[in-house]
Order: sequence, then C-alpha cells, then structure tokens
Amino acid sequence: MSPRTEKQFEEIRETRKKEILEAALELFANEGFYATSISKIAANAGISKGLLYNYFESKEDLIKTIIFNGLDNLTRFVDPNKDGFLTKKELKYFLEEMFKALKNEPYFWKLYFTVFMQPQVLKLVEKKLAVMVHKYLMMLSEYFTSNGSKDPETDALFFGALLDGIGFQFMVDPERFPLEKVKNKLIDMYCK
Amino acid sequence: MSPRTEKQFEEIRETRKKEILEAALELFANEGFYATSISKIAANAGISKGLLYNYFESKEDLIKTIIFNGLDNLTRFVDPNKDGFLTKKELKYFLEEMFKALKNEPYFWKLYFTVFMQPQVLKLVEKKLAVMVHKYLMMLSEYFTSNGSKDPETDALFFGALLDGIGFQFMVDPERFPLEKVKNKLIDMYCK
Amino acid sequence: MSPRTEKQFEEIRETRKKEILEAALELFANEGFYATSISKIAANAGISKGLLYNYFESKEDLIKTIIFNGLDNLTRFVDPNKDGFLTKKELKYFLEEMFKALKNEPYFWKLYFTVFMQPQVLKLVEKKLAVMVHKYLMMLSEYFTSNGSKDPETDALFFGALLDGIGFQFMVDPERFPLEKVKNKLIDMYCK
Amino acid sequence: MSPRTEKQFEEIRETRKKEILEAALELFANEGFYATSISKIAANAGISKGLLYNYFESKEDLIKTIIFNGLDNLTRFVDPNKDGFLTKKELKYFLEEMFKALKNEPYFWKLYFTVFMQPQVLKLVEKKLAVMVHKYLMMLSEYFTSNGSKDPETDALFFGALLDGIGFQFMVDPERFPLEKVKNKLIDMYCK
DNA sequence: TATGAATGAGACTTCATTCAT
DNA sequence: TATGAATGAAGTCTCATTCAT
Repeated sequence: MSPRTEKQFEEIRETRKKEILEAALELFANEGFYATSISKIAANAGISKGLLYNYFESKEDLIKTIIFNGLDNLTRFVDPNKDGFLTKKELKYFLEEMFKALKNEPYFWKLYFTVFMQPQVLKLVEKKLAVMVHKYLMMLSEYFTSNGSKDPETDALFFGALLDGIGFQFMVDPERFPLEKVKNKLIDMYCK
Repeated sequence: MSPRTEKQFEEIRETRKKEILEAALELFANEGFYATSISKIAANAGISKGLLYNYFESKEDLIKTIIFNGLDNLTRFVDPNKDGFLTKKELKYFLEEMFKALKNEPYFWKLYFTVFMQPQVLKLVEKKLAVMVHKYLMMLSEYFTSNGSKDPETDALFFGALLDGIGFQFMVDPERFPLEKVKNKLIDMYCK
Repeated sequence: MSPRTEKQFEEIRETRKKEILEAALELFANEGFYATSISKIAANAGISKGLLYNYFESKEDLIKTIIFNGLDNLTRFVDPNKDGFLTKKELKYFLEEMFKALKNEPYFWKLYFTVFMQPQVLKLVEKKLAVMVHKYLMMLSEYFTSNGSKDPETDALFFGALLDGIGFQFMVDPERFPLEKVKNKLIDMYCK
Repeated sequence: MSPRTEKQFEEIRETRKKEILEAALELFANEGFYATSISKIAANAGISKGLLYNYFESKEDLIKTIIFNGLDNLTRFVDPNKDGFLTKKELKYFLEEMFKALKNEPYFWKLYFTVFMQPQVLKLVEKKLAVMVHKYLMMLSEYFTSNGSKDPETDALFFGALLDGIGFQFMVDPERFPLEKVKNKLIDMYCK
C-alpha cells in the first residue's frame, strides 16, 4: 500500500469532522447542551475523547460550528437567485423547503430552538444571527410592501413569529402536529 | 426573651421563600437552568447555600415550583368566568393581560421558553402541561367553530403558534419589539 | 398555679434527658451513628434541635452518655455481691440476666456491637472499657482456676468470645436465633 | 509515539484498581466507612478524586467490591475439594487458614466486623451474605451430625459464634490476644 | 493519528452547631 | 425554657480538558 496522499488525509479529516458534528447534533438536540458530555459525543461518534479535541477546540467550538453550519444551510432557500428581492414563487419555494427541512432534519430544528433559549449559548451566536434576521426581515418587509400592505413591518414580524411558533409547536409534539395542513394554509395566506 | 410565635415563623418562611423564588427566577431566565448554580441563587437571595435547602428540597424542586406557580398564574386570565366557553370579550381580555404580563414579568416568559426547549427540564413539568395545553386548544377550537371557521383546529393551532412565536421574538429582542402594535393587530384579527 | 419549685425543674430536666437518650439510642442502634442526624433525634424525642443542645453538648456527648449508662447498667449483674469473686450460682445468674437483657433491650445491644466496630466512636470510650474488660477477665480467670482449669486465661477468653459471638449473631438475625436453647447449653457448659 | 496498546491500558487499570482498593480497605477498617471520605482514599492511593470515579462508580461500589472480594477469598478455604462435605482434616485446614488470614489481613477482618454492625452498609451485602452463611451452617450441621452430636444445629451455631467472638476480640485488642493458643484449643475441641 | 488515564475545579447536597427571638 | 432559621464546612460526584504514550 502506498502512503496516503495529503489529499486523502484531508478527506479523512473532513469525514471525521462530519461524523463528530452529527453525533454531537443528535445528542445536543435530544438531551440538551449541558446534559451532553464530551464523553458521550465521542462515544456516539465512535472515537476517543482525545481525538475529538484534535478536531474541535472545545465544547463551545462544537456547538458554534453546528449552529453556523445550520444557519448557512438555511439561507440557501431564501431568495435563491440572490437578487435581494422576494417573489411570491420564491416565498412559496422557501416555505416548502422549510417544511421539508422541519420534517427531515428534526435534530437541527430542535437544536435551533434550544439554542435561542439558552442564554449562555445564544451569546455565542447572537451577532451573526442579528445580521441574518435583520436582512430577512427587510426582505420580507419589502415583499409585503409590494403586495399592498399598510404596515409591512408588522406583517413581516407576524410572518416570522408564525414560522417560529409553528416550529416551536412542532418540536414540542412532532407526532400530532399536522405539518402538511399548516404548510398549505401558510402558502394560501402569504403566497396567493 | 420569649421565643418567636408560630405565626412569626410562618411569616419569615413566606418572605424567604418568595425572595428565593425571585432570585432563582431571575437567574434561571437570564442564564439558563444549568448555568445557574445553587450558590449563585443563594448569593442573589442574600442567604447561605444551606438555608436554601431549608426551603426547597433540590434545584429541581425550585424550578418546578417556579414553573407551576407561573402556569397557575396564567390560567387566571383564560376564561375568567370559568364556564369553559370563550367569548370575544374574554379572548380580548386574555390577550390584553397576556401582553401586560409579557411586559411586566419578562423573567417568567424567558423561563417559559427556556423550559420547553430543555429536554431535562421539560420532563419535570410535561404532564401538567399537556393537560393545560389540551384544555385550551379545545376551548379555542370551539371559539373558532362558533365564529364560523371551516377548519377550527388548524385555526386554534395557528393562534397558539402565533402567540408562541410572538413571545419568542419578544424574548430574543425585547428592546425593538413593537408589543403594542402587535397586540392591537392580534385583537383586530381575532376579536372583532 | 404556683411557680414550679426548683425540685420540679430538676425532675423535668431528668425526664427530658431520658427521653432524648431513648430517642437517640433507638436511632443510633437501628440506623447507625453517622446516619442518624441531630434533627431526627430531636424529632423522635418530640423537641426542637435547639433544646437538645440545652441538654447535651454535642452528638458525641450523646453517644458517650448512652454507652456509659449502658455499661454501668451491665455491671449490676456481674458479681452482684461485689466481693470480687464469682460463684457458679453468680455466673448462672449473670448468664440469665444477660440473655434477658439481650431479649428485652435489643437497641442497646445493637449499639454495643455497632460501637465497638466504629473506630471513631470506640475512641470515645475505650479507656473506660479496657478497665472493665480487664476486671471481668481476671474474675473469670479465677473462676476457671478454682474449677480446675489447666489454662484458665484461655478459658476465660473463650467464654468471653462465645458471649460476644452469640450476641453478635443474635443481632444479625434476631428472628431465627434460638436464644433459649443457647442459654441452656451455656449454663450446662459453664455452671454445672 | 505510538499509542498505548490495549494490554497496556488493561495493566494500568488492574494496578490502579488494586491500589485504590488497598487504600480504601485500610481507611475503612481503621476509621470506619462513614468517617472515610473519598478525598482521603484518593490521597491515600496517591491519585486525584476524579480518577477514583474512573475506577469505581461510588463509595458504595468501593465497599461492595472490597467485601465481595474478601468473602470470595474466604470461601477458598472452606471445603477445598468442593464436595459439599466437611472432613476433620478439612475443618482443621480451614481453621489454620482462618487464623493465618486473621493475622495477615487484619484490615479485612476489621472491616468484616464493622460491616455487619453498620445497618446502612450491611444492606448492601446482606443478600449475598445470607446465602453464604446458610450454606456453611448446613455443612457444619452435617459435620456435627456425622460426629455424633445430639443437637448439631446448636453446635454449628456455637462454633460459628465462637469464631465470630474470637475474631471480634482479636480485632479489639490484637496486641494481647493469644492467637496461637486459641487456634490450638479450637482444633483440639473440634477436629480431634 | 489516536487512546483513555489523569486532573482539578466546581456542582449539588447534608448536617452539626449557633443564635435571635 | 424553647424554637427553628441560619450558617459554613465538608462530603459525594461530574466533567471539560490535558497529556503521556
């Protein structure tokens, strides 16, 4: 066997990193940040504690990475053509992707809500977050303006609150929540 | 020097208990349940750690008491005449009281959201909570039915989600959130 | 009502003291010295913690008093005429009283064994104890000598060990231990 | 630097575990279970408190392990050919080994007596113990039967009590106790 | 790269004892 | 005399992080 090339090493590192992040996400979301020990994460990822520290500096580093990755992921679905302007079709697309994500990646969403309610954790990400939220509220505000709203800012805010509340309720009782119905009603309300 | 009377002891205990609960609520809400140590609570209440255990059996007992007190407090404003039926006037009253509470007791609301997202903490209260939530969703469902809704259950759910989302957003950025405007819009939407 | 006389006060004090000692003995014997808190003793005696400290200086003081009282009590049955010499009849009397005590005052006997095996507690009483044990071993030694033993010291020691072992086993499983049979066999062996 | 092999880890663990058990045994026996803190044990073993918990789950786990190890050790000397039947030679062998152990492992014997007198500690081991005691009493009972006893059960009980009493007295004053003499007398009495 | 033994700070909790009333 | 609120030291245990191999 020839020695591994640098590129191969790089790939192994990337894979490992992902495995660790997934293991951590699952535990953080299901058991909470404080109740999840580094030991458990390492065990869940199938590696040793020591090795974990080879990939992430600290427990904080881990959760920061998870959250930033997740937020970056989210933005893909908002304003996909990146022209800074939302059309009805784009909003519909966003809602559909949003609900798809809610269903398929419950861990991240649990974490998302967990995180914002954990003051200590929130502090780690609030700057980046504030920027994002502001950007999207502006975009929504414009959207409502161009659809004839008299108070577009409040409308944007309601829209955001509704999405948060829905996510929240879905997380609290995912079994009984009628995701599909709710999605359709939202699209009816905001994209027709 | 005669010893204290039973009534005096009772008063001391009442006062102290309140002081401890307030100190704990403030810290739990601002720093999170796990990040708040018993030491901090005791210091914040101006007493020794040992004394705290004279009043509450454990950290769990503390948070349980806080949450149950808060939930009991909430119910006072829903269906005030306790006939199991909501009128428009009653819903308006509830919304007004709710927003008042949101403004005046920010600590409890922060805690409320924290709690539902902390799996370990949620477990402590979920039974009592499930009963409450069910009861109010039923009531709302009836309300929407008698106001001509075609899908009262989803409407009830939306209403609940909206309230949660509003509370959530207010907690994240209380300074900039236009509470008054939002309240009025809600009353317009649901109680006219 | 006329004010209580000094003598009456003294009587009340004595009664209280006894009540406390009994409450403490019961708990020490059944739950162990360390597992018994001052609070429990006070509660079991029906008084407040504070008052207990009015009668006994400390937890150590309490156990010391209990043990010394108990040991003093024991000596009543050995060599009742106090001539420093044991007759067969006296030994028989002692054995009979001993077994009676074992049956009627199980708390003290439990404590007796507990105590000697608790190094920290033993230290409190070992001086007084050593003197007593020595005295009785000498007496027994003489007894065996005058009954024709070739090795009276070892015989005395065996006798003592047998009594200790019997007490020990009775304490471990009082329900099934055949006290009566064992007593008779002992009297047969040593007093005939 | 290659990492340690699994075998190396295994060896480290074995050694450490033994060191901790020895350190704990010494302290439990000399100062009692409750008076011995985990800190003291760790210090006596030359390690940190934290590491101790890497090897034993709790203080209870520690004492349980010590006692069970000790009891298992004991049984090696009873009925060595494991045919469920005691011969005179076997009983003699047991007594000799027992006295050897009493002399060489005073800590364990101190602990043995301590344990049975500590209600809280006894609870941890009483099940396993009851089985053992019953088994050996049966065996002894048979032994006395086949040696012509009229009341083999009481004889077995006396034998057991005598051994316990001897151990007890030796523990209380090991310096002056004539172990050798006592052993010989026992062998004379029971194995000739 | 990879392991897990090892550390040490800090968490929750208990309890003998004191003290104001 | 009598109460129980209050203290503070000490105990058990957890866990993020480091480090020798």
